Amino acid sequence: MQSSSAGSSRSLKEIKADAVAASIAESALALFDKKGFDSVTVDEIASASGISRRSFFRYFGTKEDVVVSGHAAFGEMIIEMVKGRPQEEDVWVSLRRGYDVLVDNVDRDPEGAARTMRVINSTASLRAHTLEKHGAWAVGLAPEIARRLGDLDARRLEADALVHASFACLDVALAHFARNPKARLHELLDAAFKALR
Amino acid sequence: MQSSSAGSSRSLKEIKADAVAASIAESALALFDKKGFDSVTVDEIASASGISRRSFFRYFGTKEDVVVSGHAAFGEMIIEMVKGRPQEEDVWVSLRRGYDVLVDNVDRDPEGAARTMRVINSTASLRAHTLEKHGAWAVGLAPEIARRLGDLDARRLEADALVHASFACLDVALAHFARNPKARLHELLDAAFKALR
DNA sequence: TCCTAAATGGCACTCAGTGCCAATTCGCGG
DNA sequence: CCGCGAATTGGCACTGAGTGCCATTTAGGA
Repeated sequence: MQSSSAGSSRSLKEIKADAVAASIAESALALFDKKGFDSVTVDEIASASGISRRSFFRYFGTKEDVVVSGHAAFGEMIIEMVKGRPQEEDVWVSLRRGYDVLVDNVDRDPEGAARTMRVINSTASLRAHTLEKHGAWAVGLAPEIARRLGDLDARRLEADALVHASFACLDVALAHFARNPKARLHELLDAAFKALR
Repeated sequence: MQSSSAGSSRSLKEIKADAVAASIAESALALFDKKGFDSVTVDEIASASGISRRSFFRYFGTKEDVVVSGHAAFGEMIIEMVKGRPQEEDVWVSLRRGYDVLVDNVDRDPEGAARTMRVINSTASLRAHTLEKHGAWAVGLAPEIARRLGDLDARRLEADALVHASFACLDVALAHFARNPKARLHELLDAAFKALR
């Protein structure tokens, strides 16, 4: 999927490599969705993608990465979005706005997003991995929130609680969305955020 | 560790098995704390415990279970505690009181709890596993909270958000406790809960 | 003491993940 | 169009977690 950070020159090699990775991910996701993540072996994915097992692990460090690595860039994007919000804005609102980058992405391809969520939510290790990734994003986000709260050490815990709770809202909203893809994610998120205020 | 559910007769066998498991866990935790979870093999744990590799997997289904399975019972205990709170009590307060069973357990052996938290917090897969377990507990807890909120379907998301956010507070408080074991966990938890109200 | 059932250990297997090296492919200058 | 060098790929062998199967040992009760 997309992963541009320096928006200028992508060598032909990189473009091709990304295309191959996307193609592998597509085959793999389809298999996962049909048979379940755990009962698909890397060998299966490799032969379904027309590559060797060894090459699979060059494109994706782990089997889980096929499902998860596409979202890696969102952490930074959410943090940047929150940093760009007005300083005097209520931090809870700023956090909510940060997740708009995710909402927009889901809205761009609801069926694909729903399939990915289906795979993640039906596999304990993937749920765990996703939660832990959100925790890592939260660590990156907390200093910004702490700064707005006054940056006293006493506010550190408060900032952590707010940030992690906001990710809890995101996870809840995404879980509801996965069970009912015709719901609008942004409305679910708004409702979850409202519940804590 | 303790795992009594039917509070009556524990056969001698079971008592002995629990003791063996506790002894294995002690050796393993010491190794994990010294060398890091990932660089300790099951073979090492087995020989350090004077058992075979195969027997290790009879006591613990996975290497992670050595660290994590001791807390399995707390999920049910937290749910029972919350169910036992007065019906008219504010749900946020009821949730906070539920975690007292964890706080009490930590207070009973602060050094041991800190060591376990150290091991968990320094290993991504264990952090992930713990988060996912809390998520599973949240699923068990949500119906009770939804019931108190009026049980309308519209309240389902709200209940989920509250429950998951309360676990986020718990995780934040535990993380702070792991970094600073001289802090009082119940105060950290109170502060985290207060931050969301 | 003996007999049975559970606990244990050993072995071989699957699968994820990794290091190493040989073969292949591909871009590029001549 | 040819060939050179670098990057990509694939094969192979290895480690480590986890599991099924079976033989052996242990331990408890008649």
